[in-house]
Amino acid sequence: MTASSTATDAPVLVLFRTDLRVADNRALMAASSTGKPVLPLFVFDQESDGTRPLGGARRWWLHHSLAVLGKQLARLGAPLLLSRGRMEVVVDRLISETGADMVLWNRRYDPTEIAVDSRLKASLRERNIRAESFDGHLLHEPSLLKTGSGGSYKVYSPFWRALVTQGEPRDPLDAPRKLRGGKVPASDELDDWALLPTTPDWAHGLRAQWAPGEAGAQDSLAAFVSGALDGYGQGRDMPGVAGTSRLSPHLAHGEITPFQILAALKPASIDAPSGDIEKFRKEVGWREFSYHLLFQNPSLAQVNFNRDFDAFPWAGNRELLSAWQRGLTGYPIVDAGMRELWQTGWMHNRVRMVAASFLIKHLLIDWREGEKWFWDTLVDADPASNPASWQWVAGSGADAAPYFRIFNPVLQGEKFDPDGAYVRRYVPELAKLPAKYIHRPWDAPKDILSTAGVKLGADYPVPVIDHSLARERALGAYKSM
DNA sequence: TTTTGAGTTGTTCGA
DNA sequence: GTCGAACAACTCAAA
Repeated sequence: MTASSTATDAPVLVLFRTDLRVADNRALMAASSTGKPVLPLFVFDQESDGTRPLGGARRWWLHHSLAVLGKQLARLGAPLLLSRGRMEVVVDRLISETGADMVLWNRRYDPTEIAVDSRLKASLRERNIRAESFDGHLLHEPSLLKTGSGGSYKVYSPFWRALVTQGEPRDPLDAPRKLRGGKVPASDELDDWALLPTTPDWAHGLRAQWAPGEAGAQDSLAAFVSGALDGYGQGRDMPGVAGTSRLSPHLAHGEITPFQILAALKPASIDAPSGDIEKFRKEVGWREFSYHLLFQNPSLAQVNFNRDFDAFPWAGNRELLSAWQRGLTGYPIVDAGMRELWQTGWMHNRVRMVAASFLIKHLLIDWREGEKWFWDTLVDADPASNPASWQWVAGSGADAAPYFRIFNPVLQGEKFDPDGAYVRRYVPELAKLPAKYIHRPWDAPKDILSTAGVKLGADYPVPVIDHSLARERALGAYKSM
């Protein structure tokens, strides 16, 4: 503590991490209501033990979201401090530089992050510095929601019923009107963190699609509630149309909370059919379920939830993995998905399932390879949803897809992208093919191919593996376990 | 303790 | 073209 600070004038530190917002921010609100000077601090911690470095797409998002948050906080009267390093080290340094006697934050739920924050809280309290944490990232506390016999849930439906039975989620908080700033110590420069890609700059597709930051999140929510929510039950499966909320990257960065989302879905205030609303609420519930699973299984991204799968005979072919990553498998719906991911940092959920199933079941490549690729390329890469979903597709996860559910990439394409709009957008070399052949160009007669300007094997690959063969091989592999 | 009902998202085959 | 059954048991959660 500096000699000049008194108890009443000592500032309160508010830690920002995965909660890049000022509204429905309980830690910020609590800090504001103390009447003390508020020092918002973003800690970029890639060093604490067990931390998984942020992927490239999320680094890009983080840069822009921090720029937005910095402006918002400056406008409210308390500029955002940026500091990089181990959480405890950074916080200790700021306490000694500012004389802060209180540290507040919103809880994180990755087990590694829980451990970091628990140690921080204990060490602060030991030194008589007030330390409090708040909810916001999740509707439920994974440590508190239990089955009747005291265990954790492993099946989604009873989990969701239990969550609903907890009662209505709390109302979201407004943003503070004004913050009392304090003396501001030196901050890092955002640009010095080099979060943006330079050589090459691959982010132009991301810039065209996304508006990182709290305002962008609220705009997406409002557009969804007054638009695609009506018909969501059907529209959510059609990658060629804008039928989903596209809130995932905003949620992953805490630019919006599930409390805000559910409040916007109150049936009284909107016209959409209750079935569509319930369907979307349950999707929010899947995110909660994933965190529930991660809390019980800290190694969810590394270890099979069902250990029987440790014996699965993966093939692990680097060339095929690379073809999948680059969107060159020869299956248009898979390739469109993988290219959407590469170009925009996001992939439609229906196509995620098809592309993931293809990697795992057609190519017999370990789901962890896919999980890693998604972690690096998704702007919504989430420590819970990403591994939980990959394990779900693999069949090793909780409440997982049965082994015989092997997506047929042609049928999936024809069913959910019937006119081929999605494939045409992301696989332009096939854009001129008629809908009848857009999902299986290898069946197209020669004259149709040449009219469409497609030479298979030259402009677009022939399938890297035959579907029926792959299916039989996968069924055999699963039976062999 | 035992029982019971249920369990996100599909495909293929044969009638 | 359409429809129902088979694909396989197993584990979970609650009564």
